[in-house]
Amino acid sequence: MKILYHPKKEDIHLTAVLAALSDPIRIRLVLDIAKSGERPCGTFEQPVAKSTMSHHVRTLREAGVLNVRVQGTQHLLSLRSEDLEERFPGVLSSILKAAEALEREAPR
Amino acid sequence: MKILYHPKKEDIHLTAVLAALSDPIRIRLVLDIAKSGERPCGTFEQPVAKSTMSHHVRTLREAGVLNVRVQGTQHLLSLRSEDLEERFPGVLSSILKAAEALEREAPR
DNA sequence: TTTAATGTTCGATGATCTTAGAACTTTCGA
DNA sequence: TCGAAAGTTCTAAGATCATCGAACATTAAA
Repeated sequence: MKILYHPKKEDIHLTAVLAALSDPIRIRLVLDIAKSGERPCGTFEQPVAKSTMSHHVRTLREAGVLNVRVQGTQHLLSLRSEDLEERFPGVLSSILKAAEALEREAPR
Repeated sequence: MKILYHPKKEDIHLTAVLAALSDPIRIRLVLDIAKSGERPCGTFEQPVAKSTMSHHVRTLREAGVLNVRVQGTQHLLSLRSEDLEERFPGVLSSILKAAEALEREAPR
């Protein structure tokens, strides 16, 4: 069984989090997880190949944004909301609120 | 006199703001301006060439983070805090707070 | 024990980004 | 008028990034 690297809370870098969230596909992914809760990798309707999705998930995980839990063949994704909130209060929540508002403006 | 492009408030994109702030040099620049107020381009002690600085300032301006005001040969930089706060409430302020906290942890 | 499902990893390919130096533009002072 | 000051623009190099398809690994189910 593969062990997936997750940075410790103290090792999460602000610039890495911002970079991770600055990609349109990744922020949509994060927003979806924020709304629906923990959820397997394959259930996201994104216009990208499986390998590309894997790359984005990895980017988010290594930045400390996502937690990835393996269950059978599935990888369950969840937000590290608490860790992020403690480390950078208000950052994730305000970004998610802004992204949500934008999605209401221009849905899909 | 050159006219510098600044996006209208409604045209500021969240991902562009996050990308602009995800660079270490740029977020330090923004943090300095947040602390000291409006300030000419040349007064920042960054370990980069003048042309590189110019590129970063442009990136921040075109993302909607900075306002650039020309006065003689100087370019005065200020944060578009109000516009950003209205468009993405809490985002800039929480990021700045986090960046400030980090700077206290590891100064320079 | 196959087979299907779910992802990862490995190249490879464009695209974009960061950086710097050189040349240029504009403005202000001497 | 001439020169210094403050930036910008251009060009180029190297790095990183997003993307895909193909091959692979692991697990669950038939």
